[in-house]
Amino acid sequence: MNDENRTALAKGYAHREVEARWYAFWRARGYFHGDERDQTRPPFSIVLPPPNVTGSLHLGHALTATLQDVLIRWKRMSGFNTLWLPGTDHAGIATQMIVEKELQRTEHKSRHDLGREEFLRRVWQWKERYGSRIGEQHQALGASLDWERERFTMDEGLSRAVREVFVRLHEEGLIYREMKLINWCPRCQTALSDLEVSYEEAHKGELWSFAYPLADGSGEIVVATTRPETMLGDTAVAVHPEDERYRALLGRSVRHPLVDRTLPIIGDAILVDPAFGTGAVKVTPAHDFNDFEVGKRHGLGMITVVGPDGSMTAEAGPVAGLDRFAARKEVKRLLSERGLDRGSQPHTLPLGRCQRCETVLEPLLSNQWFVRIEPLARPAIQAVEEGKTRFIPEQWTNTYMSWMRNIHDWCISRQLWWGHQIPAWYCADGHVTVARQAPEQCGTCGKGGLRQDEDVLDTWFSSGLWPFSTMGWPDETATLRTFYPTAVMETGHDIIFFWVARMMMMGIHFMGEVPFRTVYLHPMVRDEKGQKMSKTKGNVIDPLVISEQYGADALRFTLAALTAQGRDIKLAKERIEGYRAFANKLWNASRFALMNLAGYEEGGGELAGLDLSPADRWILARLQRATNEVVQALEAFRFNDAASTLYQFVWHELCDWYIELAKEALSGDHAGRRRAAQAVLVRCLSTSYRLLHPFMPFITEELWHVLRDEVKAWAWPDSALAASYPQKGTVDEDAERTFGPVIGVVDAIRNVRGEMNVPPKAEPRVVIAVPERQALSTVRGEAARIALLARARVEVVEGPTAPAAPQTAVAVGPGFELRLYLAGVLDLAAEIARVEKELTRLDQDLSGIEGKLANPSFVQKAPAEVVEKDRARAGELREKRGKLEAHRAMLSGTEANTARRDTMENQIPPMPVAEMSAAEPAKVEPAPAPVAPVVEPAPAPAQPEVNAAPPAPKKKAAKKAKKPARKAKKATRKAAPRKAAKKAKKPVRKPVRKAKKARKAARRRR
RNA sequence: GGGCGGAUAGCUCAGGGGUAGAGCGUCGCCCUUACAAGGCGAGGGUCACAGGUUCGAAGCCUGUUCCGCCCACCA
Repeated sequence: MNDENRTALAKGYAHREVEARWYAFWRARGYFHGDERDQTRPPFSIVLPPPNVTGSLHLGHALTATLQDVLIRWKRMSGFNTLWLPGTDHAGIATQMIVEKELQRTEHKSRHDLGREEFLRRVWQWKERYGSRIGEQHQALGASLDWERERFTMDEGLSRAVREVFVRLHEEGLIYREMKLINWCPRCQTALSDLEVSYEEAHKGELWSFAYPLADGSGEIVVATTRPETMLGDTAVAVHPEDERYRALLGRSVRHPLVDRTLPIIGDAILVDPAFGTGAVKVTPAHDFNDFEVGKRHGLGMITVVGPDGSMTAEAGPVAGLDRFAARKEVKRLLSERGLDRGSQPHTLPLGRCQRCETVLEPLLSNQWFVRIEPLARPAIQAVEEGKTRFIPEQWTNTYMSWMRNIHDWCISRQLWWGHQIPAWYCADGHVTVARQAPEQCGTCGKGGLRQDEDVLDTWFSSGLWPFSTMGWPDETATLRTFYPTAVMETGHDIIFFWVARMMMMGIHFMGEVPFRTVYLHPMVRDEKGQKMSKTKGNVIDPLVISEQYGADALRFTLAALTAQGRDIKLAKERIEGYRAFANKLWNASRFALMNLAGYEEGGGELAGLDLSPADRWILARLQRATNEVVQALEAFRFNDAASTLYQFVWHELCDWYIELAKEALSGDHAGRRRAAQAVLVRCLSTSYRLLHPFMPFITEELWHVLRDEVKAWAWPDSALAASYPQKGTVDEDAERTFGPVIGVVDAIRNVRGEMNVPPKAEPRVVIAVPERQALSTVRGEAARIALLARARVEVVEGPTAPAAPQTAVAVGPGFELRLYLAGVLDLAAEIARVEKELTRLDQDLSGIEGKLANPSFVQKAPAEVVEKDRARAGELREKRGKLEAHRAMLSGTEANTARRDTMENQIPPMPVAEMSAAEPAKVEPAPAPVAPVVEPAPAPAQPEVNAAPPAPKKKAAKKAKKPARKAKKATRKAAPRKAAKKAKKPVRKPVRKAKKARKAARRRR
């Protein structure tokens, strides 16, 4: 590679330019196509929940697309024969409403002005115009859908499946037509299923009482109602049969005060709760679901007084023709006039409204088609009980089960035009013929001139067939054989009943097998305030706008990172910005690599035989650990864990540590070390690209190609998408453990530098004491890297402590002690304060642990390993404490008598040490083993310890110095009430300060 | 009325009996030749409240208070 190519990457990641390229590339190569003839690879299929054809995608869809694409790309890369099947739903009522609204707006016409045929032509037009938008949006998001198999619920094939299902269910007696009470929307002018009713939780209404005079004039019976207008349809008054107050009235009747009718007083133990209201209930079988049942039980008349348009019918006598709400007022007035008003009280009740238009629904008696659901539900329940399909998160199993167990017959006919017209025909005599194709003559009487049922089917009827109708059913296709059942149904929990449950029932019934093995229910996406996104609220975010702004990869990664189980997603743009920065980070790490890969060729990519440094082995171990965690997370549908593992690894381990550590080898002249670092860097990056590809397909694809070309890795597939997904494997824990002290030491030095305001350019001398042999040799071997990262001149000595010296700061970590020589910059007071702060923390930690260890029942009852761990930690802390105490004592002494400094230093005998300076990093010379255990360090050089060290700003030092005191006070204040509150017998858990550094290091060594 | 979630750092959220975590924001220092969309460091928590179980509780149990959501035919 020449220099021009090596620096080909732009300085920042430009998502627009990169994203524009790859989708067409993938498609052209047919990577997205699921091969139904391939029986060698295991299948993995997902059907995309079909969005409404006339809608456009919102963030909920983007989430669905992202999570499914993550799964599909992961499985595809893992060697599965994947199929992700796209399509759209005709969404009957929703679409019809949109087009009607548009028609009204532009032409001031209703659908009736156009007529059915012309109106449907318009809807199809609309569909053609807007349907493609969804495809474009999915492509912009990078969704690897198999477009060759795209389907629409009203395609001829799917319509055929709908008719087939309808006819078969009818033949089996599972579809029937009946006059029943259904939910009716007076505005939409159609029947709705129970699920399409949304209840206004606590509608504040009134409970109004009035009296029915007894027919014989001997008295009255008072009833209460929330709907006075329906009293015109009353056909009885019911009381509890056991109710003493009304026992005498049973079997007698009342006279209707507004129409010429008498009503029986009946006893009904199911309907009537004697404790509620007056214990007497008016019964309106044609306008109330409970009353309907009462009517059937008692053979009562059913009088429809509210018509389909919401106005009162002719049956309503004095209020006929009035709107139902106007009629309510009028009825109350009329009854009051007759002296029958018995007062009212405020009453909250659930009020059923149309899910689409929010109109108050009317229970209406009408002829509709129903699915007898219980025989279908039973196997669908059983399948879940037997684990043939499982829900994730698991808690949704209960939701599914409880609904399925209390399921009612499903009203499937809709008085709409847009949808699958019901395949039923009527002759002049009203006989019904159900058939796959339009029949010539009536199946009952043989008459011709049949008329097809004008109604269409509930849109969910066809959606319920989606997993198999899209694969060619009722034909026995290779696609069905290969890809049914699907592996995962990934969707929102808001449509468990509407869709998931119906697919379960239909799939089992018609395919003899559940439609999916796993149902993964993702959280709902909300805006930053936690509100549901909706068009009416105007807070809907178009994923394309976000993509355009931050990049599709950033959006995808954000959505995946926020997808934890059990909580809705509140999407804030700061979060997306953060992940855009992550993409940029990955880009720049790659850019760095390209600048340092001159002369490197990947070849077979073998790492064995290379001269791997401890840092090389460490990052490879971390890479394997990250891989394991990501794969495990994906297997468990823990998208957020997978995302955060990747983020943590790439940014904080690969970039923050490894790349920094590798700079020396990469720019040095040791060919073997350089080659090793190059190979490891390439391995880390290429593996990261593959791991990240399902989450960030565009940038990883781009970088894959760039890196592949750069290192001539012709053995790699020429697309990240076609590369294999990294596999779980054994982590080189020894490499992790060995390298721990190096990180610990660098952290410790940086920490002291930061806290003590050591000027960034200064390179203080640091003496690191390491007692343990293996760690010693690692630290010694890595001294040059430590020097570089910590900007210090490093000496490493064997032993538990770094020899005491004035004008120094001390840090103690697990397995080492180190001393920074800070003559000229050391603010004694600040150092004392810093150490005391550290001691305070230590004491808090220590007293907690010692308290535990002093408790005999802890020692007896806790698992031995827990006790052992605490003992070890207590020892560690005590040792650290001892060292810091000694340092403090020395500092105090120095403070008291700084004049003695020179004397003390002069007393220190000279000794050989390994010395490393950041200024001369390439110089690696093995240090002669110093004499153990404790040796005093070399005499301080004559010049100041710190290069180019200006005096520390006094203000800042003073400010810092105050902090620990404040801290301690705060801690005491906090601890006190807690102590008092806790029972005396219980050990007090003091607030424990963080030992961030130690834990970080511990995590790395893990 | 029944059910299910949630309450952890200023904000958004992970975690789920054994040393309180991340991202963003905040503060300090740094343009160190991959990246200022950056680096290094620091600060920040009675894990909603009250009981209980346990050697040990943010986590498990019981109850309470708030906030969501779902289901339901008390007129």
